[in-house]
Amino acid sequence: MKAPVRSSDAFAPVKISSAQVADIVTELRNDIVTGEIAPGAPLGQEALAERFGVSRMPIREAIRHLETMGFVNVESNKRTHVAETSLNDFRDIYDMRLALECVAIRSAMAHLTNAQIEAAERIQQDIAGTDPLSFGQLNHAFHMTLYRPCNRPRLLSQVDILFNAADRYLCILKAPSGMRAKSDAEHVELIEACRKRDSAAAEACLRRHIGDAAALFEEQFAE
Amino acid sequence: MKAPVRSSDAFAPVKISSAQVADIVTELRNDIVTGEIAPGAPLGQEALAERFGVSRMPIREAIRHLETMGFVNVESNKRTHVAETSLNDFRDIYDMRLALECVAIRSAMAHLTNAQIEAAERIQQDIAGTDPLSFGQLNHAFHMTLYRPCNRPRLLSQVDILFNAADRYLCILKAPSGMRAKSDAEHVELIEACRKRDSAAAEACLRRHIGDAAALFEEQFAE
DNA sequence: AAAAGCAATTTTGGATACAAAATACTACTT
DNA sequence: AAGTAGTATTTTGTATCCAAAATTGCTTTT
Repeated sequence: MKAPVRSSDAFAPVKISSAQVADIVTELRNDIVTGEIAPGAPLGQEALAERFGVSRMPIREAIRHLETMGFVNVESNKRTHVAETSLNDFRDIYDMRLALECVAIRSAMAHLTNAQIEAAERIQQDIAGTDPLSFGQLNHAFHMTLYRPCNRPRLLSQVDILFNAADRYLCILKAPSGMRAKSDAEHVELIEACRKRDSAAAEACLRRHIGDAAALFEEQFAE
Repeated sequence: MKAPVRSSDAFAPVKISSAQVADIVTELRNDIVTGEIAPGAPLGQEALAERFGVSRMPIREAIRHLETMGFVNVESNKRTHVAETSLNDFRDIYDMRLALECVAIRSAMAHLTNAQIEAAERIQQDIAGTDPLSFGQLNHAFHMTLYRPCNRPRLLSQVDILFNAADRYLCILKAPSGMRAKSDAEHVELIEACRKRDSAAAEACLRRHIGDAAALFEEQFAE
């Protein structure tokens, strides 16, 4: 399948109380990431309840989850609003990604099996030929495949949240030309470092990979 | 006041829907941190509702917040349990603290005012003479005072969560003798670096401060 | 006509009630 | 006596209902 349809819990960095809530979270997340629900837009519980054909209760639960992912702002007794996008938020996300993913790859390295590296490689082969829309999803999957063996639940959960958060900006900003080629090359380089179990090389590669991507995207904010 | 009583929202790294829920979160958090509610213990909604004299609804809300803080594990349709403590979890927390707090101090440095540095200094003076119980709280406040100006909501929220998580282990493990003196000295050193607006020195100091503390505490796990 | 105060409406937080899932218990089989 | 299947109980998830807070709109005043 060329454009992978994510399972309902694919976007749930934290455990979700029910499958129904998980579906609502996924759908709202997608609407926010694509911009279908604009930044700053109010999210009325009643309206959402009608849209999904449920009571307000699962909606409230879903909104809570969206809050921990940073997609909405909740204030006591007030309407919740979709979080605004900003250069500052973008930097927040990428500063954290840089710091945490370097820890993740280093911690994972010792436990990384050949099978896992090959799995990442297969995802990268899919990335190479795919459209920009699927890129975000596959890129996310590629990185998580390499980080998952680190066996650090908190770290993985947070990195997952940050990837989700970054998706908003991948939708808003168009990738500069040549960026995809650079990214692909760095993924190959990263896999190579993993194959040699070279933590330092992998971390250095990742640092450039994320840091350069952030710098390139930041230029788009000028537009 | 020597043993500071924290306001209800002091332990809320994320916005909380109501003051009532905030109180419940705070009280449960304290019970979990001190071990009064043991790791692995089940948290029945009905029982908690009766304990706090409210319905199950605010309890569910509180549990959701405790989950994002990593204090409980929630599974669909199953009872929630207090998260277990482990060496692995401890490393998870401290690896993240090390990575994120270094980013925080560097980002904050440019915006740090003299007044804020002095505020941190005053907290440090309180730390110097206080009992081990208050140490965790004041240490938390000291660090956050220096990080807050970084203007990175996600980063600050996560660091706050990690301090809360670390508190569990400060309660479980007894600090090795001489550790407090070392910590105090490093705090003074950190303030000095901030006064000179020396990012590199501050980050280096912080790296040692957190890394050494983690190493010393890890030894306690052997016991 | 603009601003401020007040009332009506909307919207959220919490309580109660019900349905579905999980757990515990019992009785039965081997 | 140990294990298993089936039932009863407990516990969670969702819906509905009520109260409190916030937002909106209008009226009144200057």
